[in-house]
Amino acid sequence: MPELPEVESVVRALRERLVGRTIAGFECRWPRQALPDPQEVRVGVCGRRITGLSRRAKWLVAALDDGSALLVHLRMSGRLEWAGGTEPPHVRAAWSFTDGERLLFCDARKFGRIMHTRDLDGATRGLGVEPLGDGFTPRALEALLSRRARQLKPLLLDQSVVAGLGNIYVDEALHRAGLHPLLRSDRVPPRRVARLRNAIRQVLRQAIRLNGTSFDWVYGGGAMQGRLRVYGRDGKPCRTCGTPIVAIRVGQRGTHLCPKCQPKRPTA
DNA sequence: CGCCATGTTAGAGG
DNA sequence: TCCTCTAACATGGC
Repeated sequence: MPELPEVESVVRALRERLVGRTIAGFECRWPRQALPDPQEVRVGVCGRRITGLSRRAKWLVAALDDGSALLVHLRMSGRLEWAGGTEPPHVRAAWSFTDGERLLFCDARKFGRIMHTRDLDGATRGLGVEPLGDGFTPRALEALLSRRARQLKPLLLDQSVVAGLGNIYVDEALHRAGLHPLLRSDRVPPRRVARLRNAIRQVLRQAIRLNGTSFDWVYGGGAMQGRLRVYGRDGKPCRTCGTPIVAIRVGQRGTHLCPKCQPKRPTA
């Protein structure tokens, strides 16, 4: 379920203990989750030392000492945790290290993916701009929005356009920008584009600072759930104007908005 | 039982 | 070609 802030929080939490270790083994209990397949991943990672841990969009990226990379996508319910004591539920894969440590990949729904590649650039080529990166300027977002005529929310969820946003933070960013999720992307007033860009970065930064959003068994330790303004708050008063938050369906995703702060026809 | 779920993709139809 | 919607993946909580 993690989006960019949750993945970033996982990266930061794992980095110190993971980087520098050498992988001794890889076990995969649900073969479809390993790309291209479990054996290729095993051959690719065994014997390799992890030289760095970073994030690209919602992918965790472990750099290996031969220039290849191990990528993990948590999708809806994936988790990474160190082994110790009794084994947690839903362990789908595990890496063992030369010092005896074990890192577990747990994933109730089995949507997560583990990939080994010698071509990181190629593997991530289809991803759009990093919303916290230097390339995410108001002009860049303006170009992305005006080139298309799509509903604003599905466009922002499209990982090939902006990489890392998910259902929570799109709703939150749109509320902070005062934009309706169904508004056509090429009809966003120019001044609102800059506000949207700033809203996206601000909400992502705040969420990272609070270690992400926790609201069920999947992801713990975050504190952003207490700061959400619309997501999961339907029926509750808008924290800006008091109007009840409304839930609608947009592109098959639950969508939350304030009808007053986010009018269908923005003023300017 | 039915509906919902922090994600992504393939395919159909307009 | 672009856009939208459905189904699918697979499981658990309410």
